[in-house]
Amino acid sequence: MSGKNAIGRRWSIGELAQATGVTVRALYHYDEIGLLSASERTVSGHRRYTEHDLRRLYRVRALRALGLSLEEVAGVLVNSPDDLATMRELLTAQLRDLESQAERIHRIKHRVHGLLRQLDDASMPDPDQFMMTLEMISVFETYFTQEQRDRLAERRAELGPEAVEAAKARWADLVEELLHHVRAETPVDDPQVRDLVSRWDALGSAFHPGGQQDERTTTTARRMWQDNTTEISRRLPWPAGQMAALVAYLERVRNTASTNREE
Amino acid sequence: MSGKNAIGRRWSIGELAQATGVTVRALYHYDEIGLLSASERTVSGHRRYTEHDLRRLYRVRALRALGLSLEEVAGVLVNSPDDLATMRELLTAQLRDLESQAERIHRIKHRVHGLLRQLDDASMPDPDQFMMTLEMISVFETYFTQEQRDRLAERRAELGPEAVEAAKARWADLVEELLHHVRAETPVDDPQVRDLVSRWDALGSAFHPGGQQDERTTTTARRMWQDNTTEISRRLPWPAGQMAALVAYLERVRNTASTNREE
DNA sequence: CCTTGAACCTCCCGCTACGGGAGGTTCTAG
DNA sequence: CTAGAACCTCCCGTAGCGGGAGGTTCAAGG
Repeated sequence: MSGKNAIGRRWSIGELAQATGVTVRALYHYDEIGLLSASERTVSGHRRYTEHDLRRLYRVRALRALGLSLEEVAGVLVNSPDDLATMRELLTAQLRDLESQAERIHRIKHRVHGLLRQLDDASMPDPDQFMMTLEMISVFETYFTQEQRDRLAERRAELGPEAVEAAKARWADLVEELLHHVRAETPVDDPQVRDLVSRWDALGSAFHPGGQQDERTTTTARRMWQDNTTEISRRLPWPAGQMAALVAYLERVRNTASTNREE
Repeated sequence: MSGKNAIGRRWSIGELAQATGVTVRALYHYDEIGLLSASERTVSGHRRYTEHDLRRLYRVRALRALGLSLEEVAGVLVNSPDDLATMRELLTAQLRDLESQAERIHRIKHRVHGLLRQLDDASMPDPDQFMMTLEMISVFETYFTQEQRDRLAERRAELGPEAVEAAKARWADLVEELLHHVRAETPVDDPQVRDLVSRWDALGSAFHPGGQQDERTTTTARRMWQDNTTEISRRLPWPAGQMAALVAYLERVRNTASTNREE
């Protein structure tokens, strides 16, 4: 009654593949990289796998299924007869890695979901509009780090959607008023203009989380504005040229103000 | 005041890389595969990217950040001037893909967590013991499909841990009793033996979800037992030879029983 | 004993999305 | 005019195999 489980049982590469559910090609590969070689060969060169090999293959498969690389698997299988500490370190690291992957996937899912909602919401909006949304996402990601974006999103969530809409409306008013001054070439040290600009900045700051990083985030936002005025203007109801002039005007006002303060 | 945002602005490959946060090498690559080529070249052959190219690159980056392949990105950027339907299909498919990835990650996390608990629990258990756990995971995955494993896990959760322990204890008793009969060479049609075997099978069935697949799962489990008696025995307190004999004995009892019924 | 089809052998090219280097040309600031 | 930075093209490498070419060996049947 010692059929399939006899101690001296040998497997050909095809039989081993069948028994463990890996492909023959994968076994060749494991042999090539020295992860798992047949302990014996027939005189003609055919691989004969022993039960020891079978067990090793099972371990390889199990560790692979945890998302480890073949190199990592080889590493722990070399040391691990008595080295479970290495194993634990590896698994701990792997767990951390999996968690960051899960987080990433979660974020992407959230974003894809949002884009799909935009596509369905307006029932096929303007393709250009959608493309510009994509571009702005990219611009945003280029200028802000992951954590900055996280904090900004958090802040928006805190404020709530209606507060965000209200801010947009107030901001639109500010744009109109300031464009008026730009056209009128109001001097940059005009107190009324200064007041408008400080309200503009306050409005922006409301979306930045307070704290030390606030400064960096604000600076970054301003730089993004200056570098990409044409891009951003495309999504706004005012012509790019006017917005560019406005941004330059803002900058002049701010510089004058700080110069005055310093003196 | 038309500095960085002038319409006719051109970017060298290095400038474009800097502006968008991609590497120069990646831009060469995008050019090679025809995803994004500079619209112009200088007489000496240096790439000059236009604003159109810049915008395209932003789109590429945004879509890449959603986890799409360069080929998929190229696909939607070719059609999509007026084809948001394709875009929506792609994003929908991507969402599904992300969900299955998240599920997979979740499962692996769960398993790694379990293994780490085993490592910490017994504070460095027998390395061999741990390796055998790995092997059994692999054997299990080889024989059962994902959904079968899911259902088995679900069933175990339903029963609760103490019920599982109780079943193990009862099962150990059955093993002892049956081994006794094996040694005594009790005939396979002995009513007492039959009773033991039917209790054995009932115990196993309790862990299989009811329904049509029950049969398949049970058959698979039995096949796994027969193919891997030595492997499995390593984790049990009885010698492999005895377990092999027991399994063979079980099989004979079952065959006899069914033969009798058929006649 | 011979044949035939399946299984096996080794070598090699392919995939993704670039990284990095070699070896040469061109740009740009001083 | 010169030096160093930036740019050009070509090529090899990655991880984990898939798949094929072209040849040898095995196992079963006639």
